[in-house]
Amino acid sequence: MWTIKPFAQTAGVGVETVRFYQRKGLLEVPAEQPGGRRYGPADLHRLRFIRQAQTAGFSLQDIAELLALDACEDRSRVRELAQERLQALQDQIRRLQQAQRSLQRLVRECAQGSTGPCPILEAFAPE
Amino acid sequence: MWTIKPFAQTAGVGVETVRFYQRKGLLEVPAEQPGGRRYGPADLHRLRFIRQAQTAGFSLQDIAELLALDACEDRSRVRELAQERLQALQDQIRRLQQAQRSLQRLVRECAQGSTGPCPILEAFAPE
DNA sequence: CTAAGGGCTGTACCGTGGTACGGAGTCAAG
DNA sequence: CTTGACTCCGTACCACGGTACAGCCCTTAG
Repeated sequence: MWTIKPFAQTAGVGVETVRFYQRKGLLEVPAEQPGGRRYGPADLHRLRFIRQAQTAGFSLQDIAELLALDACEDRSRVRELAQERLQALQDQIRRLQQAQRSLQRLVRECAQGSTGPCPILEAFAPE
Repeated sequence: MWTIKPFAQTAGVGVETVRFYQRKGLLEVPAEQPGGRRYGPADLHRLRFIRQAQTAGFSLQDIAELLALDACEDRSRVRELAQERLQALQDQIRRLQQAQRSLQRLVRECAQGSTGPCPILEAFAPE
């Protein structure tokens, strides 16, 4: 059981970030105890969930919904959100891969032949 | 040769976005002519470059630098920036793919077995 | 006893990438 | 000669995800 500072440290975020999530309703503010509020493993779990879901590209708003759904066990809505996110992830990955290819081409072309204009404009904006 | 509105439309952005890029120094404000400022193919090319570079994940600040480098033909710095960006793209793609796998697992697990707690928390925050 | 170090609350501020809007000027058609 | 469409310029505002800080309280060690 931690106070906010070690709690935040354990999760690898700043104190202000914890409070920010509390304001957003993503984390609960633990009940006041004699000796101040205490954060437990459940809070840590939840905070880690938030960070993990963020890396999956969910917005904080999405995450709030996911957490609510998790509490009320509405599986079909969860799957719906997840499917939407999967689609978005798919698209995003494809766009990034496309960008990667363009950029690799640019670097190759730029490396050979150091005369003439640098081929970036051409690499990015063919014609 | 266009005025700002058809110019923006041709590039598929809003007029306000063009002006925003001008403020940021990404696009030049064409010299005042009798009959107002006119945008030409070079401007369009540049604007397209900006949008294209954005999809490659470059920030507007990066793009400003790329444009400047393109003008002064500093190839090695360009390659440096591009390499940095490639690395970042690589990392981002990997993270997204990881997220994608987690999410797919979640959806599968969630679909079968509708009893017990929804496996999202577990899918995202193992342990 | 008092000073330091937390904690809590509220509000302000930051960068990023736009978007909107008010006001003034210009230009061409009806 | 007015109306409408457009331009220009400046400033304000938006969402997002934080980050910072002032001002207060409480506790605990020296």
